[in-house]
Amino acid sequence: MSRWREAFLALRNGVDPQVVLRTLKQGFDTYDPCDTWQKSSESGVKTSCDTLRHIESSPVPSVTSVATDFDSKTPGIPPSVTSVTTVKGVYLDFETRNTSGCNLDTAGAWRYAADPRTEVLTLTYKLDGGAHQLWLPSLGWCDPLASLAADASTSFICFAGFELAVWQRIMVERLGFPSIPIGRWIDAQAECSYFAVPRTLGKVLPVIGAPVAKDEAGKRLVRCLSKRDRKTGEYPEVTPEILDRVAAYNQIDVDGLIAVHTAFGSLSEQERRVWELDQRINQRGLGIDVELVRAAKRISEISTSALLEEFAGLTRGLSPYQVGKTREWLTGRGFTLENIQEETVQAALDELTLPEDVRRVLEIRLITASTSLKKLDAMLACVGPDGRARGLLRYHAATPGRWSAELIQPQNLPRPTVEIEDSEELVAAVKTGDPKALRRWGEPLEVLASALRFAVCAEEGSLFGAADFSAIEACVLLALAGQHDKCSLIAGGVDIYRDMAAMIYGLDRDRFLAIREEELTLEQSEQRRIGKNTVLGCGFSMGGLRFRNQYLRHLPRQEGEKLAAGIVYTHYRKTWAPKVPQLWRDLEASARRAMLHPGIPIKARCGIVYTLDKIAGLPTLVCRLLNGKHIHYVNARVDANKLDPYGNPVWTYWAYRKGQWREIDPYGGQLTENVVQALARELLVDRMFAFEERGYQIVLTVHDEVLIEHPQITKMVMEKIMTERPQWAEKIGVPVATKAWVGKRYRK
DNA sequence: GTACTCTGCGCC
DNA sequence: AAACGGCGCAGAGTAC
Repeated sequence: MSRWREAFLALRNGVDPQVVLRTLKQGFDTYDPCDTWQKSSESGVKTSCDTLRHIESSPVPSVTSVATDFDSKTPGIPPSVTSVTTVKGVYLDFETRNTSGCNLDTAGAWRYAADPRTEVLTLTYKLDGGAHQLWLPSLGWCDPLASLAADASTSFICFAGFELAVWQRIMVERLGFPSIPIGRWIDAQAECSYFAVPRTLGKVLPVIGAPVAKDEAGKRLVRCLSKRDRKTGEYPEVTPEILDRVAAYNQIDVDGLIAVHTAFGSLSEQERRVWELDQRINQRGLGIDVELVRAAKRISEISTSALLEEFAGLTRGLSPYQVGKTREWLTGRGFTLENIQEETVQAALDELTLPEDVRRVLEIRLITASTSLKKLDAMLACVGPDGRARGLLRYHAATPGRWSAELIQPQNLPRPTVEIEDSEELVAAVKTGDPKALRRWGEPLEVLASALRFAVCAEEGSLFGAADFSAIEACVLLALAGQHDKCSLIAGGVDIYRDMAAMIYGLDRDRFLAIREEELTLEQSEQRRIGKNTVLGCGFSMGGLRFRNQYLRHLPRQEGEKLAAGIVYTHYRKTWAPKVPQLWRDLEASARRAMLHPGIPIKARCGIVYTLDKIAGLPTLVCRLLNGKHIHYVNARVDANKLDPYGNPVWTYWAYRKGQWREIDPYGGQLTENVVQALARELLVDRMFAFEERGYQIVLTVHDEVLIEHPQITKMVMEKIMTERPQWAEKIGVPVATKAWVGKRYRK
């Protein structure tokens, strides 16, 4: 029996609620008093809730939908028992608050919903064609809600994964409502992601021209309820008036949700499967070694505070994070740096003769610049009572369909920069909590960052299996472009980076290829590095200037520019992969033709099809991939007044970039990159299904890498499953090579 | 106070 | 004939 169920029964049997709550909290305290929360609740004390009084009296925005039924005693529509083929939809949205400082933004929906001090304020739900229904926690377990949840033919439609978490952790585990399997949930936010429109309700509604707008005042009110009053230090009391206002806000959110789902409709069958997989992964969670994280945090704090103090002493009170002011200080000491990026600072340390204080300031900036160790706080904030962090992945967050990640953001854990022979030895050293224990590996903060991945840990009795595709984007690109000679090289196990380098530097190709990896001279390694950058970087129409800036900064400017121009324009485009520029033109011309002929599918030579369609009333260029998957370019319009330098009509679309909904000018290289990235994602998704079907549970995906957790996984099984490829990839000849490892802790 | 932009950094 | 990659996060600074 779960702790919640126990508490629920205790309450029903008349046990003092305070006692029950204390018991529950104790259960949590044993695993995690959550030091980070203490901080956030303290800052909550300082937060003003003065606005509360404003908001209470602020008018409720007009509601467009007419039907309103807030009388919970009115019987709802009885659940369908006659037909399972009639699928009903229930739209629903929770408003909640937390009174312990647990922050939804940092804890994530799953940790937040599991917190004993998270409470439901209101739940508004609405059946297709029916009236809004209000459920309040005071009603407890009740019909028709419970019957709807139990009814296999009823879908629950929500916005984002939040409702799934609250339903499971609170409605099911605390109140005894029936659990709703993933297959019966529909997430309108996933639809937004798939169709590449903004992912927040407030932002997407105006984009689709919905007659509903987000109730911003209501949103602020609900947020206020989770913050302590600045003066009294107490959480606000939820008065009947406030509850009414929250319910009104809640209802408007449901209307917004309906507008979004009605506009976009459901995901395709194919993507629906991917979303369900996404939810399984997110609910499963990723194991975190909390003991390791705690110890690492201690070391990090000791080491960092000493460095910050030293820095402040040298600079009259500055912090190394104050970029502008640190640069000013450096200028004052006679050293003007164009920026204080790692590379610039490192170069200054290497090349200039510096006074001791300037040198030390730059050194400290280098050590403290990485914010990777903030992930320790992120881990503690979102890890659940069972030591697993949930809700880390965001389905289809990038236009081509890749996942992104949040909270811990496990997709950008630093790669180790110090040499680690035995991970368990290092883990043990970190667990001492003493910076000195790390000295044998290097600078403590650098060692910690290098050990960060080890905090991701398989559960007792289980192992991680990981596998990734080697240079998958280059492989897909070359295959799609029909550059078969290079695909054959890859398939034959040739190091194409060296093949490329041999061409650039005019080396004896066969002899260069024959050298064993560990016998490459420094110069030869450098040549291979440039070859690698060329193969991976030039595929999407990068120009010579950018190539020089990105990869050849260490050379004198003129020499670098000359070499870059030769590499990009002559070696790569003309000789090594001449079919690739043809692919850019192919896709760009096809997309443009589709834009000029609405509704007519235009097939590029590579088999990709573009069609200008209407989605949610918005002109959308739909790109159909080789397996039927779509990429969407929303608000796609031809700009009648403009021609590009070659006399072609120009078109634009809109996308969410850098936190803003903005106009984008597409070009061939970018369209190619989207298609290639999307196809690489399809290859990975295909393998993810293969792992799951064979009973290997996926816990993380990182673009070209998959991590599974299983008691008996082996490297051989990982490689065997990972190497298979779908028919379409077989057909165009995508070479697939994979590397795998098995172990207790996550690593690179 | 909140929202946004900028710089910087990490991964692919 | 061909250019600007993506993602999230932290912290500082600015505007409202």
